[in-house]
Amino acid sequence: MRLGKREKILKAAVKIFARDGFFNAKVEEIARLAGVAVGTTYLYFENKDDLLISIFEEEMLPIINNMKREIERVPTPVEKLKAFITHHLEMVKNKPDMAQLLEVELRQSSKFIRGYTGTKFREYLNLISQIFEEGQQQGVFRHDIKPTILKQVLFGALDQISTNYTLSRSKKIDLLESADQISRIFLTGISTPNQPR
Amino acid sequence: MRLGKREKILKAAVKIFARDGFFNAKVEEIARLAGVAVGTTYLYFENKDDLLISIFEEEMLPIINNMKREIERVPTPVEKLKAFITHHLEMVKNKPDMAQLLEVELRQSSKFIRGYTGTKFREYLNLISQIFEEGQQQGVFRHDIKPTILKQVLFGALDQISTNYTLSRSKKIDLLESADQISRIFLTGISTPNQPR
Amino acid sequence: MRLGKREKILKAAVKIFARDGFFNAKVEEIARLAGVAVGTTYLYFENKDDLLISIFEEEMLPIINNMKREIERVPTPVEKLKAFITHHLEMVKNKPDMAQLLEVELRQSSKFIRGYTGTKFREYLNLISQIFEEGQQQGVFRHDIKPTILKQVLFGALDQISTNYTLSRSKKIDLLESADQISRIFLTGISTPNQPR
Amino acid sequence: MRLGKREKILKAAVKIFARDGFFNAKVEEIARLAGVAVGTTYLYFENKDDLLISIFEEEMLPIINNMKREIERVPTPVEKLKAFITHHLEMVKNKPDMAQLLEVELRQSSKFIRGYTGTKFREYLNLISQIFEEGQQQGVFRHDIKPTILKQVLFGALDQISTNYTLSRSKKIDLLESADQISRIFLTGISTPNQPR
DNA sequence: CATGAATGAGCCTTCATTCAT
DNA sequence: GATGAATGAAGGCTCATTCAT
Repeated sequence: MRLGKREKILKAAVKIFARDGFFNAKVEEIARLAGVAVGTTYLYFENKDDLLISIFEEEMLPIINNMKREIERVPTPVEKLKAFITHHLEMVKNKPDMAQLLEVELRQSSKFIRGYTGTKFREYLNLISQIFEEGQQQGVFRHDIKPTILKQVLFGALDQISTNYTLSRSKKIDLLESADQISRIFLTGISTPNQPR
Repeated sequence: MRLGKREKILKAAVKIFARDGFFNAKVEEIARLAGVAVGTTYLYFENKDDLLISIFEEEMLPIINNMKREIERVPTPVEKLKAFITHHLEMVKNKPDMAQLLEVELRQSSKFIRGYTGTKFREYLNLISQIFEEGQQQGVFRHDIKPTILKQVLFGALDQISTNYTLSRSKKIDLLESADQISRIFLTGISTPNQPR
Repeated sequence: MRLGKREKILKAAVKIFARDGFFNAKVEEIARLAGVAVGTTYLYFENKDDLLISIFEEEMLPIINNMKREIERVPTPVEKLKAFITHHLEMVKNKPDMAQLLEVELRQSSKFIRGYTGTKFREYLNLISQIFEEGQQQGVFRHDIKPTILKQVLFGALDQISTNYTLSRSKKIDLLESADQISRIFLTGISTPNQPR
Repeated sequence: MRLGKREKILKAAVKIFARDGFFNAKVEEIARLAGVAVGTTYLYFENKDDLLISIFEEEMLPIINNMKREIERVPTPVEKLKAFITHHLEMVKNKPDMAQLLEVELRQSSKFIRGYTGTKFREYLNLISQIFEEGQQQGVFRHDIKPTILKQVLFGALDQISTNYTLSRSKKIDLLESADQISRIFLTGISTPNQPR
């Protein structure tokens, strides 16, 4: 894995932020893990805040793109939603550091880091509402549920399952089973009656 | 409102932690808001961590008790679940400081504050699974959904809606409508087919 | 000498700033010399800049008052001006640290420390122009010299002599002789012709 | 203006040092303004200190030579002294950056930059004492004033006027008038009685 | 010669915690 | 119990200087 300095620092920051939390994380340690000097960090990022925000914005990109690809693999809104749920939790399993950052720190940051708006995160959330709206237009999803609420509700559900998984040291929780259960609840919950599932 | 010093400090801490976040919050400011000297804080609490944990443990008590009361007001599991959802979001509206603390800081703390286990929070979550199990036993809720997963999923949904509300400055989001939508999704999603709702 | 903490820090700062210069001076060392912890410095002063400005403003007060007293000791403008010159250089001799600060750092600060205007310093300078104006009114000093220029010129002369003295390690320069010479030059230079001196 | 790299760096340093002060000035910014890479600066100068000292030593040369030329234009010591005063202040007006450096930073440096002796500066000062001694020998200047003191006193006077001018943003101060006033004071002050002026 | 990315020592400042009163 | 002045460890960030290219 041949990475540029910037990329190495970003990866290191993900690890350290996830392990220690943003406020406990030391820039020096991020630099050490990245194999660069402290000062180098400041060549690529304005400050510690910028480092976190950059993670959110830049690491979200491949995540969003991957998710889009997964969704487009399957034709129907129902399958797309299942795919979203499954793929989200797979990602949590495969990239636990990044997942934890998104779960824990994104919330902090939205509120406490000056001027952070979380554009990419909203884009991710909107994938859900887009699928849902498509399903509503096709008549497979209920019209008495608002897409903006549904996206929050489904994401929140996934996120809580993720948090619980991430915080458990044993990692014995079966995320695939959780994905299946969430799919069942939501697809039943949001589908129009008499839809074959 | 005649409060003891300890209680005054606790209340002040809730406000400051919610406003500034745990790490940005200054003990001195909590003391000032509580109308006591900094040193006094350390007479009642071991340290800053202890202050946060005490909030979680002690402030959760009335919340849990209130919730229990609300749930017991209504007879059926379906109504109990609706009550849970509605009451939770009402609380968010009425105690936004406490709500925010639970949303944002509880996550941090679970991981970063040494030796915190979040007993009371688990107790709160279990209220959901208890209702759900009761419903399963009565045959109104599906048996292919695990209570331990359902409780996470529903709480996560509520929590995300709350977070979104708390972070929005305008507070124009209608939490009652959200409660209604969540109820619809979940009750349809978890009920056994052909149940009258 | 029983001093409050604030006063002790101020005195220590004068010494360290004079010895090392503002930029080379370390707050930690000032604190050490003052016999307090670093943090204590920040209880009494906003920051390093404030420390320097406070010196200028507060230490100038007794200096100005002493000077006023010296001036009022003697009746005529000629004698007052002599007194100013002599007393200024005596002060340089007795308080070399403070003198150096005023010579070297005041110039820096006027330009580089945000929002510093040097009120007290201007007040000091004005003592000269006041004496001079008094002499002009009495007809003993020439009217073709502007007081605002004279005050700069005389102060500059004294200051350069002081700087030279302060920078010389041996301190073999006779400041009293210098005072005498300066008096001669200036009193001849600014007096109206045919004045007995 | 076709300049070698070294010269370009030196000119840039004068500007930046004057604008920001020695300690606030960044080598990188000097290099940028000079249009070279940071590293290049270190090919021509040992370090930041050396840069400042080189300015003093090398930029003083043409200044001294110019001044000598101006002085030699006129025959008598009295006129020479007037010429010195006028030309010095003209220079301040025409080269404000260099003037400021000499005023403010030279003082700092004399004390805080290891091993700096200010040879060229002393040479400049000595121009004054030489004129004065010449006048003494010709009987036009008083013998009870020491040349070494007079040079300090006159330079100090000029320097304070300069500083005041340099620090004033408006630059509305009339330096020519100041030159005239200084000449009047000093020539009267140092001349032997009954000299025609 | 020239470059400029990389280095890392160093310093100001903050703030949780203590303790003499 | 209550106070709040004092403490000092700790960390983010800067910038003069180096060196591989």
